[in-house]
Amino acid sequence: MPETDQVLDEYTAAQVAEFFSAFSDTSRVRIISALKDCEKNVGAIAAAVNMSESAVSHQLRGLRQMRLVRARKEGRQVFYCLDDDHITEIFQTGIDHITHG
Amino acid sequence: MPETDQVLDEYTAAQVAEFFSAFSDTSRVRIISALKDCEKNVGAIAAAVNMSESAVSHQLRGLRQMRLVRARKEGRQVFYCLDDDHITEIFQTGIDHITHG
DNA sequence: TGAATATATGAGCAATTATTCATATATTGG
DNA sequence: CCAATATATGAATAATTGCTCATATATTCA
Repeated sequence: MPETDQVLDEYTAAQVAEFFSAFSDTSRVRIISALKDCEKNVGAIAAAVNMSESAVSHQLRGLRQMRLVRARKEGRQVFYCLDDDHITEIFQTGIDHITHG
Repeated sequence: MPETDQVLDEYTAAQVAEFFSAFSDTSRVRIISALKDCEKNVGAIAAAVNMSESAVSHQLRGLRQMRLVRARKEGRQVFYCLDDDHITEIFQTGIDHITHG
């Protein structure tokens, strides 16, 4: 059946925008890329992306709230990983769009 | 072969971030959704998303610069459409992520 | 040519955002 | 219990962004 020729309602559009905005900042993109293959704790992420642990922690909070990453506490460390394969896939699609045509 | 455990370099990360940022604003998401199935001129887009033509024009400039949309001039009207199927696909993936789990 | 229409653009402003710095909380080992 | 370590958080600030309003450009038609 043909789609109705209507724009996305405000509410859904806002949710979609919020979701994509997770990938819309250089620091967050690098944090996400650091988590692509394996989980890392905050210190390791900060070292990998060369940011302060505080800045990374702030960003991770946002990513957690958007359910892009999951946290696992182990002693005094917190290990983060991408929430699911869907996230990884969308992220990779963006990279592909940039790197290959 | 295994991926090197390295984060995306700043430059590429910035490009990826800029690309995703096209979809990171409610107004832009609605504009893009208005163009999903057919090209529209600026006035029609503005009417569809209920924004001023000026605001739409400003956003379209950004989307043009990021090559998310293409413009086709016809008389005094300018018709916009999404640049290619890849854009449509990525956008749809975001919508799917929100609407179905 | 001159009025009307469609779009684009620049300046200015309000809102949002990403960082830093200081401090708080939680966990471990001595 | 105390010091050390890992992470989180709040306030403040600087930078970015999206809009409006006024104006400019381009095109058509009378």
